[in-house]
Amino acid sequence: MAARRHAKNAPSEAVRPVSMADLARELGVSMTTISRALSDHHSIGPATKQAVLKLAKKLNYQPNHLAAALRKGKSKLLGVMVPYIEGRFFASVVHGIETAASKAGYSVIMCQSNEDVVQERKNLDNLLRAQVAGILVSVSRSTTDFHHFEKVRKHHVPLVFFDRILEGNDVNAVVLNDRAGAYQTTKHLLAQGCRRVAHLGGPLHMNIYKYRRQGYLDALQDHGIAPDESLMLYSNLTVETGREGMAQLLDLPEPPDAVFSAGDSAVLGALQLLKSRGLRVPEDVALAGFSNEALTTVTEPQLTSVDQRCEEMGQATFRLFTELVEAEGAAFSNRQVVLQPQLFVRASSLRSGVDDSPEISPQERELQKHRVLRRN
Amino acid sequence: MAARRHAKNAPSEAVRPVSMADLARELGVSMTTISRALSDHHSIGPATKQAVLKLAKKLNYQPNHLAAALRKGKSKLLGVMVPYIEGRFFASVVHGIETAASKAGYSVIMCQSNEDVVQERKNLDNLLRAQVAGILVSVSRSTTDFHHFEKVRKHHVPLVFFDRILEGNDVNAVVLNDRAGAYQTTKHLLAQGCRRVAHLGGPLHMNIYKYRRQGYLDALQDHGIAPDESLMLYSNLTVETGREGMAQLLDLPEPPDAVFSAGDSAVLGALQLLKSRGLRVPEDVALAGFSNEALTTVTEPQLTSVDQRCEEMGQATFRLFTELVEAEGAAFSNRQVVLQPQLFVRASSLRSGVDDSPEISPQERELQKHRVLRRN
DNA sequence: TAAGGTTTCACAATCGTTTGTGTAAATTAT
DNA sequence: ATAATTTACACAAACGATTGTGAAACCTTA
Repeated sequence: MAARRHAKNAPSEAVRPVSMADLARELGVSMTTISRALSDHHSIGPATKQAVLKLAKKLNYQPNHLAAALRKGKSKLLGVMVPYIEGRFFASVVHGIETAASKAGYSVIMCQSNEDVVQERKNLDNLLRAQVAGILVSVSRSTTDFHHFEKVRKHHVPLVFFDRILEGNDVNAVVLNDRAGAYQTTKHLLAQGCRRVAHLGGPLHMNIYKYRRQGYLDALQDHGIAPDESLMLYSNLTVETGREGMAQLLDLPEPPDAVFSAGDSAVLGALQLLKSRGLRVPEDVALAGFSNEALTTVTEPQLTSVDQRCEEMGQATFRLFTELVEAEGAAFSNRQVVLQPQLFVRASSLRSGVDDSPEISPQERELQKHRVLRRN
Repeated sequence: MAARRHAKNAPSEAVRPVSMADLARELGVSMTTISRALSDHHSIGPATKQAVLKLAKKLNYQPNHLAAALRKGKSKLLGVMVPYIEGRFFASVVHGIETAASKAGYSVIMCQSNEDVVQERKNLDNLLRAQVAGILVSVSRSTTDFHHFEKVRKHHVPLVFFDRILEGNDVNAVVLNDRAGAYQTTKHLLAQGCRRVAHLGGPLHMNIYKYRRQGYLDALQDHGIAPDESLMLYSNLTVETGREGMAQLLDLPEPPDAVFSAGDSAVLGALQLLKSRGLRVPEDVALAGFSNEALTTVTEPQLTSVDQRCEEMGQATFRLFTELVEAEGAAFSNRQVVLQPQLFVRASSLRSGVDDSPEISPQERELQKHRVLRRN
């Protein structure tokens, strides 16, 4: 008769889950054999393996990841920190990361900084204490220095930034080519016949907004148009600030005939204000945003916007992490993966009725998608 | 001189993080003292405690959660599974959960079932293997039986369902009063003078859609209106099926003068189709949806919808989990927390210009919010 | 048949904590 | 002053897995 795990007279005793020791006892072999059989080690005979597997299934054995991680010094936990999970962009990126991670046997621990650098620090400590195998992070809006990330490096935990990164430091990162997206969008507005293109920008200490502004400026310059400071407004790009910004622009002696916003919420605000003043979009003012949020296809007219390739960013971020893990010793070489954005031209910027956005061949896109730049 | 952790001739050797053993050695005390000092145990003198704390800070000691969890048999990991993370509802609920969990010292492992019961099973196993302290889950659309959740119960891991639950089983759950939300909305449409109110419903094997339909039927009955099967269409409530459903309804001999959709995407589709046919909203057909997605405030006219109190649901779900943990032995008593939805009346259903939606006092809302039903 | 190789498995240490028990010394009570 | 209690700490055994080392048993080859 098989040995029982519990005395019959103590049925209500807290049951411990079945462990390798239980399997070993039942089968009359050592724990070594169990462990190696389960991990398909070559030194275990096929008959023994079968027996172990069968018993494991029968007793519904679940390996304890914690114990394994403790012993091996490597867990299958992956830390992911975003400013916030709500909103299409980060949710999609996290979706991409989680899907890829799950396939590779990792569990993701998700946390939010709520755009607060203090919370960011706390989360980082927590993740380290949880012995994560790596940390994937998009920094908060209030993060301006790198100091707390040094600790991660000190603990030799692979660290990958995505989208919002700290520049000027040697970091691994996956970013969007924000400059190219902005450049293409601005060029599109100009090609539609607009001559005074305004820009609603975000906080310039963040890489993404800096480069979106730069792309805007570059496009103007390529068309021989001098930048006009009065056409460039900076805010946190909410619907409200979009309205205010648009109002301010309309009050200019020479109001713009197009607006390129670094975010979709702001461009929605601009649209609302234009309508409330009885102006037509795109005839009077053409609009274009950034992020390709769901709302862009719901407004009237629908909004032109730049897609940030959220899912790809998630996948690429996880892939970069695995590369770091595999690289092992040389793990901390610093790489950047640059994803190419895609402009979606919609009615809010289509004056001529002709979509002038440049076609990109699928092959070229595939090439661009995972372009890797190496520093050092 | 202080003892060194590494031989000087092996500087490139992989550094292990500092452990309690290191602190003990450095201070010349036992690990017991270190452990108890760090957890503020009464049997450790204040002077010793200070010394330990100081050294810990100095050496940047990070406790190893895995080891502690292994020893204690209880981790500070919380498993959260949703059908998908994208979209306002689940993202907000997860936000609420994560925020509350983080405050209580838990880390959340997030995973997605992608509406697939097979993936759901896999995720469940993974979470168990990760030794989570509890599992919070909203079941996938394709889940129709309870079997794989039995395993969780067998492992004595607290299990809480939210929003989408399996009924007829003894489970802990946090749900929205979908019936009340639907009832209130339908009643509102009737109060606006509508007489033929159609319903776009979801899969009826899911509790949420079943109750939304029930609320719709109850409101009709209370107004002495006999339900008309030809006015009730069921689908997965996408924009596309919303359009198709609306088209089908308009082709009826007696088309409806209002539509209550169990989801916002479908009502958007309906709106698009009505516009394309030159019909006016709400004059010709009034519209109301469910979920209070962001898009509802962007369309023209804005869409009336039922808010699901996502954040509160997240908080309540976590709170129910902690209650189960504290209840310990009697942990598996089955509770249900029912949250009260809130109807947001917008232009798509306002015919009279008068918002007839019932006012709820803040006090009453507070009361309703955390009403707890006990079974058994 | 002896030397060498391969297959199959057990021993025991180890990862970093926690905690029941034991025991001095210091404090208080009788 | 002795007994009883409290304070402050150490010993050592867990938790559940992994893995280097060693050693039988079996097979191969000369």
